[in-house]
Amino acid sequence: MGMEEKIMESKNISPAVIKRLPRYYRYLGDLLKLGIDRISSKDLSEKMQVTASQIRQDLNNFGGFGQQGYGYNVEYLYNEIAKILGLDKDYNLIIVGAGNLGTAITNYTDFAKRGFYIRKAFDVKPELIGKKIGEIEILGMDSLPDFIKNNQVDIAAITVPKEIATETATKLVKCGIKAIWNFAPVDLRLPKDVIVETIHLSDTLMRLSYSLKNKTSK
Amino acid sequence: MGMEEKIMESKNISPAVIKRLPRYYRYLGDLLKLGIDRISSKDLSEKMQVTASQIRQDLNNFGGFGQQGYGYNVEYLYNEIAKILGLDKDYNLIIVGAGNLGTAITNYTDFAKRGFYIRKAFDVKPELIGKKIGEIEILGMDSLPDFIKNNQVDIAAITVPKEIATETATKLVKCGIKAIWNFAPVDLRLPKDVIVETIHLSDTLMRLSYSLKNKTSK
DNA sequence: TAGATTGTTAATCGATTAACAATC
DNA sequence: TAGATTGTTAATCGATTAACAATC
Repeated sequence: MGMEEKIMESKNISPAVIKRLPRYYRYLGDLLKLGIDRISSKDLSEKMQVTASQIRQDLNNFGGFGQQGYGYNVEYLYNEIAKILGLDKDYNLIIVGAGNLGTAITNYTDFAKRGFYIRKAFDVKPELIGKKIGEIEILGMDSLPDFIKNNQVDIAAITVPKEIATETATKLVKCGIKAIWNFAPVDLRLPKDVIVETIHLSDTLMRLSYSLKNKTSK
Repeated sequence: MGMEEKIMESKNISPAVIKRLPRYYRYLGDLLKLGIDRISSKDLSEKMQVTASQIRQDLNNFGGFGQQGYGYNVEYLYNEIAKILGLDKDYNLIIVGAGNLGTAITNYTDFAKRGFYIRKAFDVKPELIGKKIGEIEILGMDSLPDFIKNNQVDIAAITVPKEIATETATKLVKCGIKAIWNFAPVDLRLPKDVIVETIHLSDTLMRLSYSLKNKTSK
């Protein structure tokens, strides 16, 4: 039994659970900063506005991190979730598209705190090539294949205009990129060994206008 | 029966459905641009990689937009979804926090195409006040209450550092803001008549690292 | 008309919540 | 030890898919 468990490490965690993990991590980080060293699922559930049952159910997908009668040790749980999320190692990122959004993300130093290091930015525009965003150099798109070949790049962010997002993604995949952080408002259809996370900014705006409409009509 | 329907306009649409609407809108927009004027749920389902059943089920929450034996008229459906999403009117936005992210969003002209107009940006930093982002003026935070009083502001984007995000949100609500587009990595707890859409950028990054980890271990 | 495809009901699947025995 | 709280099973709830009669 113990052996079988070891073999099939990842026993199909539901997407709903995975989506909640970063939120747990955030709340536990806050508790840690407040110097709180233990918490019960009930107390945490009140803070997070979810059920205690869900918290216990979620965490038990990955192991029994708590202790009956005591609750969860905050620091321990925080670190365990970090491990589950893969935050115990560093990641090298490149930004493809050094426009406004690409620049904003490159300048956003919070990501580095969690181990996500932006190493280079790329753009087609000749006037941008050679310039820097903070400490980060902008290279031409021609330099992309060589850079990826000679450096370990874990994640590529796509911040190019939507018209060229798909071809950019294809190019990245051809260069061997296995994870894409996509900010273009398109659904990338890529080989299934390539991981894609898309941020659809305009979708969230539309949901806002939907909610606004269905509130005032009330 | 017809009367009853009229009375209770919004018969509790599930959040899952609402979340999918912008995606339908996007695909229909693409079809429209391609000059395609009709589509069946089956064909659309193949393009979107969902079931035809789900498409029909989703759309029928809002009315029967299709025709048996024919399918859906692309332009009609596109416009209907626009109406459902509230995209048939314009919205005035302000950006609170004129840092990198605020600047990026202010410069992102695509939103204006959908009727979301950014009118002003606000920041505390004296050196930014009076400057412009493209055409958009940056005002000091002191000017915020008066501006909101004298102008219709539908949506406020929060792009300030997370440390001051909560107090910024509270301030906005006090000024009468009813919809917040939040980019700070915090969960805003506001009166329930205030709509909040949060974009947790770092959460998406963590999901990427989770997936990367659970792929390579395979 | 015959074929196609919707709108809608019923069946299934998955995710959340409740309950409680195990145990610290 | 008694009280607290977990881990986990069972019950419920909601969302997705299948099926098909209605109808263009």
